[in-house]
Amino acid sequence: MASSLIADIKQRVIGIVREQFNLELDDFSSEIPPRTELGDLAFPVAFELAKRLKAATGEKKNPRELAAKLAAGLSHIPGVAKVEIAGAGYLNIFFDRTQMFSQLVNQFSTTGHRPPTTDKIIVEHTSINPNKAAHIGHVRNSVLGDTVVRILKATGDNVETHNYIDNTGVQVADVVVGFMHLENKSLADIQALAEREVTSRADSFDYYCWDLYARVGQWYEEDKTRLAIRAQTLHEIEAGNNATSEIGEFISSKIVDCHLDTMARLDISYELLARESEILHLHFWAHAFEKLKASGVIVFETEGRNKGCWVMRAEERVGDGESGRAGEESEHDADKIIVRSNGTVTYTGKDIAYHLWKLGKLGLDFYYHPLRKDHRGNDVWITTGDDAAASANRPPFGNGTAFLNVIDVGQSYPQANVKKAVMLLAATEEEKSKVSRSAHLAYEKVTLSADAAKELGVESDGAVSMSGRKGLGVKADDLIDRLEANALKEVQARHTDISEEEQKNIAHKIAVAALRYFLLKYTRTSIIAFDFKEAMSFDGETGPYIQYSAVRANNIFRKLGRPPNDVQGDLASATAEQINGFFAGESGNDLWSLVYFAARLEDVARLSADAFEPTHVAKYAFQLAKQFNLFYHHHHILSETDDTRKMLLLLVADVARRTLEQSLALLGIETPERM
RNA sequence: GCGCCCGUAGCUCAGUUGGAUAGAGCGUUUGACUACGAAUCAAAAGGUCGCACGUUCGAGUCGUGCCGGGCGCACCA
Repeated sequence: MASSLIADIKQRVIGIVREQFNLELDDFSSEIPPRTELGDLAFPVAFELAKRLKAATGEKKNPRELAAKLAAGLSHIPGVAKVEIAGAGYLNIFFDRTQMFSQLVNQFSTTGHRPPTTDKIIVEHTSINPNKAAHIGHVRNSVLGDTVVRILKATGDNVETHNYIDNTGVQVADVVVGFMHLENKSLADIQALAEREVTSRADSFDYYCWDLYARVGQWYEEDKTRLAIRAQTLHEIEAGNNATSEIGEFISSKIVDCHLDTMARLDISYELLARESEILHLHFWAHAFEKLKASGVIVFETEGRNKGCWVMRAEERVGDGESGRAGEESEHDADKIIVRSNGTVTYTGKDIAYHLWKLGKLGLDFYYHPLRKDHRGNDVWITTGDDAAASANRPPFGNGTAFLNVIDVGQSYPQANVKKAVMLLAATEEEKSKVSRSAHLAYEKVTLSADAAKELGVESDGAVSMSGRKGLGVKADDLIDRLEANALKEVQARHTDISEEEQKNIAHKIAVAALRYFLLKYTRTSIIAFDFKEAMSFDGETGPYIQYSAVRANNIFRKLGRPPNDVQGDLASATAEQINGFFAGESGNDLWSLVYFAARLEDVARLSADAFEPTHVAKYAFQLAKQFNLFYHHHHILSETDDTRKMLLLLVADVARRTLEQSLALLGIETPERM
């Protein structure tokens, strides 16, 4: 919230340096001092200045003396209470606590905004192969994507959320093979299986397919010639309009339903499900091919290893130049084949076509119809290749200015090629700069700790990769069930006076908090070794811990008998001297550090949005919760006898409470009324 | 061979564009509840930030070279 103030101070410093030292300073860094006593903002600018002066005049200057000269010129800035020199030459700024606090009390959105824009960023996440139940690794993708969407929206972006459905891929084919060749089931049999009433999670259709998929993998292992059946099945699914593709269509649609149900439990939804079958049948590739050829992004090789292929060439060709051994090709070639010599297109080619559509550059569109309502009551749309089934009044999907793809880090190479091709096709510099915001939001996988693997029946020394092929993994619904059951036990032990329905509702929110925070507390590039004990914990650095501190804050107001927004109006009854006194001294420093930390949500949200890294918000929320708990223990508000002090303590609690709830909301975590 | 990621406390991990005394959770030890509900808090112990040079007033952060681990580099998706 202090960003304009920071910019103001920087301009002043640059002016002083220009006047007194005849030097033109560029932008310089600011930081937050390690302790509240040192101020709210620090500029190490005197160190830089000393270096510049030495370079200009050859004379060595003491940074501390330089800082003093700068400080002298920084008096009387509105919002700044004090400027000090500290350490070896830090210029430390103390904000006007009374003014900032008053602003914060009356400010309701603290996440900040970008300037209004018509730009639209299309975020694709989840994109699970629709052939079996979702596991914890898939959930990492969905939670990351969903949280990035929340943070981007909160900081002012227009976002459209897609979930890509690879309904014509090998993984679907494998389950089709399982039903047709291992179980000799007809479409009607499979439909009966999928739609029967089940009482146990283990009997649900996506769990059934989970096991079947593993059995098919085993079946191929026993006799490799059976892989020919897979190839044939895949071919029929891709072609469409046959008995096999109908089975594939049914299975994948049913599993997509299961996935949507699973994700809804974590408060995750989508605006559009884009299916691969449409990309195939509506001939997206043929259009993209013409554009790529016409623009020279891909070229036809008439000689060499890639003879007969259309390739996208790497910028720097291996073996070029005089010093290199020209003609002798390296073992690996950086050029990417887009169309094979037999005329078929590679996955990267299809993905380029899809991404040209995302940016409105393909000249073709899907047909759409609403698939179902999500848990919030909004329509979830899905693509269709059948214009007769299309809905006329659909939202304006696609035509984004940039895309963001949440896909595991293993896909970095093809993703880089997709972005490269799309950038090469951008027409203007302006468009290029907008498209360049596109990114592959790469994240590392979730593996199983040795303990978790053991619990699932696999002995190992260290972490073990999950494997759908082997049927090894922690299913999302199982984990959520366990979290909810554990949370319910805790809630029941604490709250016997509320209905079972309400208890379950609270337990659900706690379970979601635990799981989402567990997946967000790690940076994207860190491999998560999944451990049941850690993931199921409600203590320490966990979602429920943060919820608990927000609930504590709420409890103060409930006990008080007044809602927070009522208390906010009381601030006017305090004089500036009273508020100054409140924030003075050692105790005042502690109170101020909580308030000042709460004021930083906007900066953190922005940092998180720019880096597409939700963990910054997660870590911030936890630190804020910790600080609030500290405050909670130091100050027993309701027994405070000084009315003004009590009122100000309530307002501090309210600022923390609001910021905690907003931070949690950015993480997709709700704050229960009680817990 | 080339490219990317990781290496920080016993374990799991944070650490803005280089900044002040390297942090947190778990675990261990020891304390604090007839309550704004202890799903909490306080305290202690625990570090050659993989190694070595270099750049800098200043390096966990930047550069180079090693060591160790993971993943890519298909006319697979």
